[in-house]
Amino acid sequence: MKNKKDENTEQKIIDTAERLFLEKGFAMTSTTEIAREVGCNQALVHYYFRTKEKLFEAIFEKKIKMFVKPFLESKDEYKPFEERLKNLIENHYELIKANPKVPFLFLNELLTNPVRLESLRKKIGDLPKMLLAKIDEDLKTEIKKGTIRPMNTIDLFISILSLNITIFLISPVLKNIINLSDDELNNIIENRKNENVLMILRCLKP
Amino acid sequence: MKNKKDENTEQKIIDTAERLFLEKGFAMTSTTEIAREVGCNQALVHYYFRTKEKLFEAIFEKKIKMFVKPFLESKDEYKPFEERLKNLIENHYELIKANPKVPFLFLNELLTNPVRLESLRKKIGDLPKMLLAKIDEDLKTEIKKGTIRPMNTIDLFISILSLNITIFLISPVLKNIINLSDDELNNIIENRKNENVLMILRCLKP
DNA sequence: GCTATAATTAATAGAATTATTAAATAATAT
DNA sequence: ATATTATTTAATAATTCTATTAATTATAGC
Repeated sequence: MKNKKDENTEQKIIDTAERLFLEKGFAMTSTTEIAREVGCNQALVHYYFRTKEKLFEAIFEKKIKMFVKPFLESKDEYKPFEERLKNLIENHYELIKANPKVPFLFLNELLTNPVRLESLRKKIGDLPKMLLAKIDEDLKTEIKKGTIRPMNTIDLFISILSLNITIFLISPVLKNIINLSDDELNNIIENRKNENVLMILRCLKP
Repeated sequence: MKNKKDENTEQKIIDTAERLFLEKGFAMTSTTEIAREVGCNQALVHYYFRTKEKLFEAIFEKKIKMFVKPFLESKDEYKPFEERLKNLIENHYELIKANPKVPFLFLNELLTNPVRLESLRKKIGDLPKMLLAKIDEDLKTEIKKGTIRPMNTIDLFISILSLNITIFLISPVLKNIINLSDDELNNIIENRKNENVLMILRCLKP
């Protein structure tokens, strides 16, 4: 019977690599360091994953899926647009809150490594465009009804993304520079979900 | 008389290093690569700057100053709060627009290197706190007057920062994934300044 | 117990990187 | 013209990192 402490070394390598990649990015994390933290020989990392790149990709892809999946499950609730939007923002926010370091990982790796960006594009294809088109439909309908002011879907999308990710991107810096306690930071994070919803809904008003 | 083409090698090294650091970050840029792009011997980079770290710090500090300076010049215009806030947002946006890769540099280096974060904190001290306190005063006055709704200064600050930086952080990814043309992206960027001002001012309303 | 397979390690090749040093070349001043 | 100083290069030490290989130890099946 496997002890929790003595679990699968392969899994331990994945977990440790994930933690380190999230903390310091791909370039700043060495397989040597991963092995050291796991407490195994460095060759073992390569035994299971052949290359550092493949190990990273396994983790990266997992995270991509985690962030794409919720947007595919179109719970086409027959609720008013505003309510659906509110849910979307809140769910997105909670997803990031549960994985606060992922936005930086995405940003860092997609910006510094063109290959990774290209492979992502190939993988997800025009899924983003389709999702945007779907919101666009709703938006146009509402605009015609006059319930919201004229605006581009892409702008709405950027606004939501901006508000939702940035607090998590900057929080370690903020905490240090403004000298925030854990509690203060948590309060801010707790408060921002509502703040973001409020801002988006207000900015839609005609 | 110095030819433009044949300018100062030291300056060429700084310029090239700056470009590469902004593009790929500190870790992914080697002094060998800088030298290759400059067209000089790799030892020359170390001759002028001793270490890669010192070269980076020179550039990093320049960028920090560039982004801190405008907020120190308190043009205490005797204009209404809303107008001053509008100016603040717009100036901040334009500053980033003129240096679109700097936000990522800051984020990347401050998040992946604790030493850099600590040294920044020591350098700027409680300047951020003081600037926040200053806005806080104004804000409290306006809230008392009832011209804006009750809200924390820090939340306002985060909202502005979120809206202003994110488009520049994500634009290379956005361009690729949504398949935007340069013109389309420029339009979005052009439009966002107003969008951001609008959102912030609206969210302040009681 | 014996054998086959899986997991793990030690050793190391090979490449890249930072940094230094000594020598060579160019520029400047006297 | 020569001495002095600044710039540049070639060579290389020292380190780190990825990846591979061969050998060793552990595990499971029969």
